[in-house]
Amino acid sequence: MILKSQVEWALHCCAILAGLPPGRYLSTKALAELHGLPKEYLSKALQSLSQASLVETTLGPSGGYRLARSPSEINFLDIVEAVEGKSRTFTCSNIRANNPCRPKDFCDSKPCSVARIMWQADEAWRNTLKSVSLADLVDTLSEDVPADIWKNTFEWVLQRAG
Amino acid sequence: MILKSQVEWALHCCAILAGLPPGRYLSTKALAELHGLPKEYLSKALQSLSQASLVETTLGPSGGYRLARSPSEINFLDIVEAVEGKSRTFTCSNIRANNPCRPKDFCDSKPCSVARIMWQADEAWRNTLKSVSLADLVDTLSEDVPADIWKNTFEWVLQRAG
DNA sequence: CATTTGCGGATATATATTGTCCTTAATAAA
DNA sequence: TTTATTAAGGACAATATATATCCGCAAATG
Repeated sequence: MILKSQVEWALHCCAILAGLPPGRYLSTKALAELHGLPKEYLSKALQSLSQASLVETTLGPSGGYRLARSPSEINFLDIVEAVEGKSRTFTCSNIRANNPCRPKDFCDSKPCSVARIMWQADEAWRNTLKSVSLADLVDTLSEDVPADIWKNTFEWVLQRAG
Repeated sequence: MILKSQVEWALHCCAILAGLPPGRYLSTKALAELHGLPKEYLSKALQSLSQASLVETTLGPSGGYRLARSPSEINFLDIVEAVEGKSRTFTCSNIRANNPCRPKDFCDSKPCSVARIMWQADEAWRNTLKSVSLADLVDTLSEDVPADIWKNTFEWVLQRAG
């Protein structure tokens, strides 16, 4: 069970969008070149973000993507679920129902015990993701990345934004 | 990102093994028929449990599997990792290194910020799984499953254990 | 000896992921 | 108005992973 690489791409792209001057758009091309990613395929990840209303888009030259909300109002779970979908990481196929010792018409009051526990773990994962916003990520990044590299990066992408 | 169905199978099989009289073995065949699963493929999941030393095996008629430790000393994470592997659910391909604004020989002191956060969530997931033992599961199951069905089930599998 | 069993390898099929190519419509700049 | 650029999305292909089956081997049982 490994997350799609598009999740990683979407997170890094959102981090850049979060650091952009207000109102500016960034194209798929610029984001792909910055990260060394296949433009056409990255586009699918960005479309997922768009469908989830995490980003806004505009067409034409100097068009592209920008965040639809403030970085503090977008969290990791939003982005992960936009790309991976919202379904749980454990699916219960209810194999207990195959037990030949159970009456055929037996109806369970609760969901399967195994599933309940697996879903608790899934929830713990999601809660952690939900607790970190893009604003938090930008804070961490600007601590980690040397200031000059950080600054050059935004000049570089903005130059490509027309 | 969805867990393999073998994880579900392994958990249910372990639940049965945990409720078995001490010393008794249960064959792949019995476990497969009880749960309505393909015997040959379930066998792969049980082999994973064996390789992880969660179960002990013996050959020949009346052979099969039994837990290698007491149910209170085996937790969900043990079983999940035996089947899914121990690698994290998020892999960092270090795409920040592709940033053209970074000096070619730049060496990061810390792992990628995005990865650190994703790994925290992964750890929260694992910690939850680690906190629930097979003994806990058996307790939950015997609350959920009507006592007579629970009892019949073990008579049924033991009858198939020779 | 004959039967049952776990184990591992080889192989086949289905599904998911990754990636590319193309058309369309909208937008902005020249 | 014209041209270039863009996101959106459909079609398609390549690759990887998950699911499943089959076989032979060695060990254990009676």
